Amino acid sequence: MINLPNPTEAELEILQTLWQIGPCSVKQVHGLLQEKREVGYTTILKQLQIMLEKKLVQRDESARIHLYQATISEQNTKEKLVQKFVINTFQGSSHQLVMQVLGNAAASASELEEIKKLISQLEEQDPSHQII
Amino acid sequence: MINLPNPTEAELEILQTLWQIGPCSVKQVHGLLQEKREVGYTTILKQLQIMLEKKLVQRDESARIHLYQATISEQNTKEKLVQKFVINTFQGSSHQLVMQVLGNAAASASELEEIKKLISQLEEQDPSHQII
DNA sequence: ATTTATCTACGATTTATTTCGTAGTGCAAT
DNA sequence: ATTGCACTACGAAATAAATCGTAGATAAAT
Repeated sequence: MINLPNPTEAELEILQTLWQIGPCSVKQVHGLLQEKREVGYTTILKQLQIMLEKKLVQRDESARIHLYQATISEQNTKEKLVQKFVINTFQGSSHQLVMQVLGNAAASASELEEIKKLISQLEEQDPSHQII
Repeated sequence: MINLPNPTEAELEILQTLWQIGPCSVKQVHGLLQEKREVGYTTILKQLQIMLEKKLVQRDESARIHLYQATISEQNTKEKLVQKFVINTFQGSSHQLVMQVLGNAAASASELEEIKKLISQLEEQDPSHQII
């Protein structure tokens, strides 16, 4: 399990599609992204080929139409991206990030509940791995 | 008040320094960053010049040694960066981001307290601007 | 007035990222 | 078999980001 590079912005956009609908053809990915913004078919194709080189995706070439799928999990990728973002932007303090986000975009009552529940759980846990 | 571009990664690093110590010379910025990583003096100089063009900083040229300072506030800049990050990575759901961060890096008890306090405050507020 | 140290300006290079045009290949329909 | 369609491959251009070398300017020290 070597460490793959973080996806770039354009790559992440494609990954989101792959995570959402699973293994699919260039055409499918292009179709979905096209709905959001104007972009050429070969642009997506090329991106996927680059991502293949980087091992961010793998593909099934058994059929004429290649099927691509993500090799990295949504959860793990986002964790890494968050980590990097926290380092760059908040000097590593994820606590600051949380305060910023909560203060900024108001959450709905149910979402606040959910967050409180998570906090309760955390408080009950062995407090050994305090990272923030 | 026009909208300035978001700072790039290298630019943000420099801005953090400026926010921290206020108006200062290229030499000062370089000195501090040099402690963290190897980087040339003219690299920082050039970055600051570029940032000047972009109006991310302004400078006092009255003395021979120019003093640079940020034109954008730390708070506001980070808000924008967070916003963009949330859109790219969590499809706009800051709630998801918070859950991810809290679940990921355990916070200390005092930090969890602080977060809970903020949540209480939010719950008491007019729930009109629910964004997440 | 020369020299030296300390800055800034400028230009260029390097590297990464994003984008897309053109050509080639194979399958399917006529 | 020929044509046309739906793909992929390849190469390259366009853009953006980051880095630094060299030269020129100013002021201080001798």
